Amino acid sequence: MLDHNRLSIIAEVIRGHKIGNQHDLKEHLKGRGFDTTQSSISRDLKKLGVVKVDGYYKTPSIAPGESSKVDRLDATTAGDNLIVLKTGPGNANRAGVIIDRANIIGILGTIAGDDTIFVAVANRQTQAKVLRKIFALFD
Amino acid sequence: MLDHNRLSIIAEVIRGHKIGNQHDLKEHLKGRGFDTTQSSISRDLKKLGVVKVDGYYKTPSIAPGESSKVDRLDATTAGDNLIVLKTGPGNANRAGVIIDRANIIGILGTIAGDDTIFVAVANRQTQAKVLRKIFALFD
DNA sequence: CACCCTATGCGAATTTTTTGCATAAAAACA
DNA sequence: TGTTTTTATGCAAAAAATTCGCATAGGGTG
Repeated sequence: MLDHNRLSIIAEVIRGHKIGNQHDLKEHLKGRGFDTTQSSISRDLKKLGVVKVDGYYKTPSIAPGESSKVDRLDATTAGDNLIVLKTGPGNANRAGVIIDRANIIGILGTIAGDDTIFVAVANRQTQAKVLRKIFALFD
Repeated sequence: MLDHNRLSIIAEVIRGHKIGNQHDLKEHLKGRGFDTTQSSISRDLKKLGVVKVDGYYKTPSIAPGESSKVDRLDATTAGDNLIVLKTGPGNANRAGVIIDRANIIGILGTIAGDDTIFVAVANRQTQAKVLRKIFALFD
């Protein structure tokens, strides 16, 4: 079914609920069997590249109209070596070119389809860094 | 300047000298301050995806003009399940087709963009084998 | 300042990776 | 096929990296 590691549960909770602080998130996680501390949550959020917008956490994403360079952009990670980006139909290539040109250290390769981009990275540490750099490009 | 870890030194030595066995490589490394064992070298070569061609080791890469089928080809691995191949602009599709047609056992799927190909494999063992088979195709 | 929220240095515990040894497996060659 | 050379690997110890909680520092807001 679902990936039961803590990071993915956090992403799931953030997408499904309005979470305004790490303590609330802690409670949600506890309800799902992950009893951890605020410290760890802080570090997890960093790894996920989660950002706080209007007081609530959200997974790294650019909403429609938020950027002039792409119609929208949502990121998820698949394992430690892949970042999956979704755009609106027909926008992936343009976004892919922007990413390629930025020559971000840590990116091993990029492939864009119609509305999806795969970005290969070397490891989990790189993954978090690259994610942040990509979103910086479009912000 | 250069990365001074053992893996990059090995790649450098292999590119600069005709190395026909791991014992010779061991000697070269010793000369450069890396006193290690044949076991480790064997494992390093595997990590690098180094292949033996005509009795000599070479890094997984096809230089411009070296193959009639592709302009150039360089491989890296991203984790245990992905191989990332880079070609010159516009060449990835042609190379991808060649790989697909070869029906290499162990390849779970292939996607080609403009100058990049992602090859999904099941695990690290498969990864090394597949890498060798791919380069055999273009040699 | 007082309060709330988040980030981080540190050390302990855990997990992962690396390494050499011995040896098995494979390849090369007679 | 038998012998030799070359390469791969199971295993256990050592080394390195990661995870985690605690305590606390830092940031922001009123």
